[in-house]
Amino acid sequence: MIVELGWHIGETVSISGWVDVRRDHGKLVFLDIRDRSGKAQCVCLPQHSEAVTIAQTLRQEWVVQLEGVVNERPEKMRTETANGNIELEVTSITIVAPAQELPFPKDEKVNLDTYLDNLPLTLRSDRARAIFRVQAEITNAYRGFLNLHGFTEFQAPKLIGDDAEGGANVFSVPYFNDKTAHLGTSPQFYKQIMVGVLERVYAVGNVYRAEKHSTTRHLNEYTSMDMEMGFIKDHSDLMDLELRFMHALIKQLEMNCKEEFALLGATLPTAPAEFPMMKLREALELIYKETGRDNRIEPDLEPEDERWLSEWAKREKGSDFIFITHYPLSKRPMYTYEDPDDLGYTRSFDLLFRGVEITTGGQRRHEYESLIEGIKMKGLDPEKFSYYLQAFKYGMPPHGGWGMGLERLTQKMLNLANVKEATLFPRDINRIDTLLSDVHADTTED
RNA sequence: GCGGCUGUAGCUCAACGGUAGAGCGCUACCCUGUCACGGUAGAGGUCGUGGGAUCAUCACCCAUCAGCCGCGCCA
Repeated sequence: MIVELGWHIGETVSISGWVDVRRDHGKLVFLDIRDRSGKAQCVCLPQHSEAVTIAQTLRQEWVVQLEGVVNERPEKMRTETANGNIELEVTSITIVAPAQELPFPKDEKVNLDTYLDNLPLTLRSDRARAIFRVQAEITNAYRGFLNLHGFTEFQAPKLIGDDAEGGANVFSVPYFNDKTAHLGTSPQFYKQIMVGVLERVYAVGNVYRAEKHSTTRHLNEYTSMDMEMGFIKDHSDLMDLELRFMHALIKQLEMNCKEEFALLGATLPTAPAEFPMMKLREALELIYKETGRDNRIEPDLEPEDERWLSEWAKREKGSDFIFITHYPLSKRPMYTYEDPDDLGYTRSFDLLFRGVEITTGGQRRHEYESLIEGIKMKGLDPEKFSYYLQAFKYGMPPHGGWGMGLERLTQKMLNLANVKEATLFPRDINRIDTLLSDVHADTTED
């Protein structure tokens, strides 16, 4: 690995990778070579004239294999960057695979549209590679944290038989004989069923929303980090667990993703020992009192409210996070648990992070009769939920869980302008691998 | 679906009622220490599309398409 070259000073080594940059000085040529681990400067000197000749033909993204000697750089020519103290004196170059001319330099800042149409290339940029290494670290941290707390990961189905909840904008899959299937908008029912099986479960997987939204925080396909746990006192157990997860995540990112954060100019969140927390009604009252904007009769927060509350939490409580609790029963799904101490309102919460809602969670109705009541209250037919309802017939503990948007969390963690930058291959109303079909069209013409 | 903004070279952008320019990239040549190397020269554009006003427009007007941003909905 290129990152380890510093351990081999004086040795003859062979490395493989991509040409990141070529700097041709005529009689000597510098190459920055990149592999999965990092980059190193390689220098082709006149005494290895064959290497110089080949080096002059190389261009960005050519795949090469180099042989040479690892030298310590002369004092004046060292840099502060990784491998800045060494360089590879190249003795021979093998071209493994040439690359066609790039439409633009790999690390050039381009418009989002151009970026998305050229993902196979633009994802190779330092910036994109950093973003998705951080994202992988987030899912690692999520799994590590929940595993440590006795949770079991499971795979939720994505093809769902009935759109039982109704009204949601779902993608239809007209394949199955007896009825139309849908792409799952959430693993909700399955993770609740799994509480009866394994008590503490989680799933990391794609969910699908057929909504024609065009914003910097919405996707038609996103990754939901779900979890559900049995034997909770109320929703505060969940909020407490999420608080501890955020602390663990920040610590892990600080340890493993320093370079990525530096490269992206991002700063780790400030997360106090306790996150600020208030009921929705209190939040709307606060907004009214402080700004005069009166949304007090609204059952939910507007994006502007979410941004304002986040700024308030940062300013007044030194926190990038704030919990909002007790959404009205009318606003939440039929399985949400009503707070007996605050009738008409639910034991539910959202977590706002840097201006955006990244989590919705809450306690669920676990008693069979209560769930039937909830379904009827929403004007839905319990008969249609009979499959799901079996779990509640056969004994279900008090339980609850959350869904956390991976891309939104990544976006806000790294202060990215658009959630699509935190998605490898984002799907929206206008875009499903546009370039893939273009390429296909070209090849069939030939 | 509604509102706002944008569309000029491969990429990022500028200019101007008299038919276009920069930086980067690309090509050739020069360059023994650069690290976004530097230098000289060069190629590359029917100004998103259609219509209209004007002696004349890429520039003004209308339509249309595409994209971005905001809103509804939500993670």
